[in-house]
Amino acid sequence: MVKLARAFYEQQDVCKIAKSLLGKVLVTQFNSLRTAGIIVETEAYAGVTDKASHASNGRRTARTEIMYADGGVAYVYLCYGIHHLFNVVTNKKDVPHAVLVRAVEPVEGIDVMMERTGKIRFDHTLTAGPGSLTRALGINTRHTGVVLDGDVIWIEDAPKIPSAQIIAGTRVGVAYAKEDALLPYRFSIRNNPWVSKGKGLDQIPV
DNA sequence: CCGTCGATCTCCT
DNA sequence: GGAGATCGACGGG
Repeated sequence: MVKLARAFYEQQDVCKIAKSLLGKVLVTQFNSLRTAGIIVETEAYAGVTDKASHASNGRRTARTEIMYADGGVAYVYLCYGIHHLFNVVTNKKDVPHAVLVRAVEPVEGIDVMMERTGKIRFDHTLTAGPGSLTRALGINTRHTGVVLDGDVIWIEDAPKIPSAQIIAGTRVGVAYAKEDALLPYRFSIRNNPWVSKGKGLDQIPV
């Protein structure tokens, strides 16, 4: 398996990257404990011009500073004080684009994921939803800034998912972003059972 | 099946 | 002080 290289994340079209990431494999390895899942749902956040982005209007805080780094590092932030949400920073330095990974299909280390989450049943709730997949994969805010071409968190290449198998919709939980809440920046693999049930996903062909 | 609510960090008003 | 790129427990229908 080939790790996605820096150049992949430095691409300028964040929606194209969000779609390209579908089908690829997100891997974490901590102290030889390896867990991995196929990315089945993503959302694009288009930087300073996107009212739903943490970097909207050029906003810069200690938390969001990493979004301004060159593409290919992790941005993990705490949501609602509890959930750790994993994003990949994209585009060039000072262009704060990012892709939120919203759901994965478990493929490796499932026993470890069950232990980390305390789940009894093996079903989609293990890794469907941005806060759930980080718990299963062991990702937390300490991983902000981790390089994605390293050996702790990375994404392995896989054949491109055909456009006909991708659906787009509006992003979840961004009503406050007004007109930008209507942008079709959420992408998922059609009919994949591991996609989250979050509201907002219209069945729009890409 | 569905609505409500608590958890409790970061940032803005 | 309040809301948020959320989730799961709980109670009612």
